[in-house]
Amino acid sequence: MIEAARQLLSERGAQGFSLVDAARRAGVSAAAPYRHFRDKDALLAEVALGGFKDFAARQKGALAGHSDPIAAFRAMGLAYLAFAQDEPGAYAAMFMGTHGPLAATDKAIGDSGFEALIKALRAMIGDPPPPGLDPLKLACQVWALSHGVAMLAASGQLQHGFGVDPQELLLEGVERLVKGAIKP
Amino acid sequence: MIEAARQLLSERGAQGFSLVDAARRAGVSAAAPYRHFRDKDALLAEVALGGFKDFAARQKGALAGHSDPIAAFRAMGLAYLAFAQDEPGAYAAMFMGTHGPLAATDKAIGDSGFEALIKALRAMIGDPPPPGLDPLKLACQVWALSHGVAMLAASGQLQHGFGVDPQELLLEGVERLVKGAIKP
DNA sequence: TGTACATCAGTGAACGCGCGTTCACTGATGTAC
DNA sequence: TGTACATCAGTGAACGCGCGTTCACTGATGTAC
Repeated sequence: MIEAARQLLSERGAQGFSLVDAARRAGVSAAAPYRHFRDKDALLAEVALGGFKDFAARQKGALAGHSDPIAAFRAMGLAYLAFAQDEPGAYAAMFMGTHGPLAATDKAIGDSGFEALIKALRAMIGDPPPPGLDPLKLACQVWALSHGVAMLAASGQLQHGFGVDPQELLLEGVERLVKGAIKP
Repeated sequence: MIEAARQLLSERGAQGFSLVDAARRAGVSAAAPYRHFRDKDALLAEVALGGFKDFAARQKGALAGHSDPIAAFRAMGLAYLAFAQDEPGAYAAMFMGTHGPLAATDKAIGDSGFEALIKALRAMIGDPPPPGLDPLKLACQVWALSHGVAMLAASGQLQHGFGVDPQELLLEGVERLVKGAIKP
């Protein structure tokens, strides 16, 4: 059921999504989901929660998979992009409900992915960080760049508009962010 | 009418938007819009078109308003963020229809804003650019970072989650991107 | 100046549709004795 | 082993609703003579 919702979200985007359709996709009647979820929003929240978990796991996996800090950092960037690409449904759900405040659980799990990012960053720039370099801010910049590239790539604007490869763009961009941050 | 649509888009986001509501907001009957637009999508396209025009004008204005290349570049970054903040309705419309390919006019006007960015970049890094530095790619990175910061800021994740100021984050990030690109 | 006509933005009633949700129900599965 | 009962995922019909869109219309404005 959650899987069906994720599929539909991937195909139709956040605004084209309907409970009835998701149920149809899962091969059950429109009333069946109400056995498992209070309402439509609860289903979407569950999809988002699964997304956060999956995302955090991938980020941690990327971090743990490399002993070299730079390689680990690059792997995390690629993992971000890959997640947005592989699971656009979950990704949409995660950033959808966000008009209201995130539920506490979701936030905690989302943060755990972000903390992995900060950890990787700290390993790269040395601890303690150079004076005037706030790891949190740099991490936010990396995050924003990743998010931006993922969104522009998802709508095809980078590839079709400019013939640019998203992965390469992100890796180079992150490298430049870090280099620009530690240089004088 | 277009103004009403823009307002509603701002308040409710892309998925909460309805023609009927927009007409109500404009103080006319639900049928009235059909005098001016073929259907709902045509209205949204018109809002998006207006957004692209406004956006390009702001970018060009920011570029023209400063003789110092660096100041001009910073101003463009701020203009990007300000536009996304002031006109979330138009911004949403611009990036909404984007699942399909953009109409030719929209694309041309959107590009004109992007070209202003490249122009400012070229003035900053010198012409011809240093070897191995593709201005187009750097521009895409700046764009992606701006887009990412704008979206995260719009959903309040930067401010409420981490107490980070979006404007400062963007300016510093862009500076780092450029610095990282021209340094060895 | 006055009359006849064309234009056209807006009206309000109506339509068919898909949606989210409710309800009493069915039927399979597991448990107690 | 067999019978009685509880649990519970799923059914299908029904509801009220807001949506996008159509239609014949009205009434104000502008133009021609």
